Amino acid sequence: MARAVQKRTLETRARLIAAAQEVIAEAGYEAMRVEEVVLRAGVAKGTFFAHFRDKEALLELLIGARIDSELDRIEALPAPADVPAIIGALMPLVAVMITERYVFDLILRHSGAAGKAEIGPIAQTFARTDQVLGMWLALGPFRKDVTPALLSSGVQAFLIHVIALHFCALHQKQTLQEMLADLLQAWLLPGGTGA
Amino acid sequence: MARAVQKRTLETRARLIAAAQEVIAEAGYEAMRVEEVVLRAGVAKGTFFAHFRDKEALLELLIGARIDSELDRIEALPAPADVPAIIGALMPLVAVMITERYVFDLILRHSGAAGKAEIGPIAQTFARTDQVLGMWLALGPFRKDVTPALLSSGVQAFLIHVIALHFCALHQKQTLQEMLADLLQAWLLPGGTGA
DNA sequence: TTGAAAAATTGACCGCGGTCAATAATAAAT
DNA sequence: ATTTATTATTGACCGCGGTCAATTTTTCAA
Repeated sequence: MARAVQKRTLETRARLIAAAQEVIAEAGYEAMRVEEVVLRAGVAKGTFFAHFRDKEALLELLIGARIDSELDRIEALPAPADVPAIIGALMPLVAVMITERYVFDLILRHSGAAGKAEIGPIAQTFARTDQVLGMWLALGPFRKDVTPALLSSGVQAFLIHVIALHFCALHQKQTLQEMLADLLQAWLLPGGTGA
Repeated sequence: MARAVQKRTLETRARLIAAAQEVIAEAGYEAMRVEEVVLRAGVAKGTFFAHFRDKEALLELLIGARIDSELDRIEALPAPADVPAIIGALMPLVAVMITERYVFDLILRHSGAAGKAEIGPIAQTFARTDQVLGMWLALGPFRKDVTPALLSSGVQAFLIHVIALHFCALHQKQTLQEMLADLLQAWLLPGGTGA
């Protein structure tokens, strides 16, 4: 039978997380250095890796939490009446994902539970996004000829797509919102009132 | 006035590329080490970086070339009659992109010309995919209520999406093809003959 | 042919993520 | 209180991508 976690362990872990958040607040996610974090937390380098599999595991945790809080918000929203309502609801989530190019890349890299290991925090938010969007979109006045699951899957694909274009040197004719609006209109309301 | 490129330079570059391809053929893209490449090419480490900005610049070159040859093939294809025809045409391209998880991540990371620098080889293939698909899809019997550009943009988004799902520990109920078929059917022929 | 500018190559060196055998701190058993 | 088993922490060390001042090779003009 496994022993209970030591209080010391929790403190160390909390100090590491706090130190990381401090560094990130000052210099951004990409600039975070494990050596800087352990220095501020007052522990040895090895301790970091006793608490987190690797550097990205900690970043996943922090970023995953931010995404989850956005999903909490979306989940509590009333039924969307149209595409602009959807975009309004999704933009804060987009804002989190585009805080840094590095963050977006990291999210993509972990969106599918790399390798065989357990499902990481970010992969979980992706699965949850699928569910939340599925439920939420089903409430709105959108096409019914396809399953809600397929509908939300498509929305997720477009979300990633427009963010990728946002970071692209080409494709600067339209804003992220405009591009997303066009895609969602065509996806959710084919042959509908939209342009 | 700049001097002409030395023959020696071209030879060195060719040897580096050949050595890299050799290593990749043996151990895969992710396992490629710059030190191994320069060893086989018989040059010093610094020489590598005199020829390529960084390790990924060389990988971009090699992968970009493979993608481009797939686009050449697609470009020469007759008009697609239906969704299965599209999938048949796209699967070899997908096959290139899923050779390794690492390759897919690298492709995504460079799909949008990271930073301000010039458009890299992979970013170019993405722009080209957009064009090629736009032209090609416009030849087929698909929805005409949206622009060909929007249509191909959506197809590209779905392509990336299903590959991401392919690498996902979750979502293993459907194969990549099935998922892509459902999405494309709903996207290209809304309310059409498909399920 | 020779001298000098330009270009290519070299390899010691650095930064940083990650490892691991040794050590210290803690909890349970006697 | 003392021993023992477990867990947490340490820091020297490694691998590998990338840098840069010094050196060699090439080109071209006089």
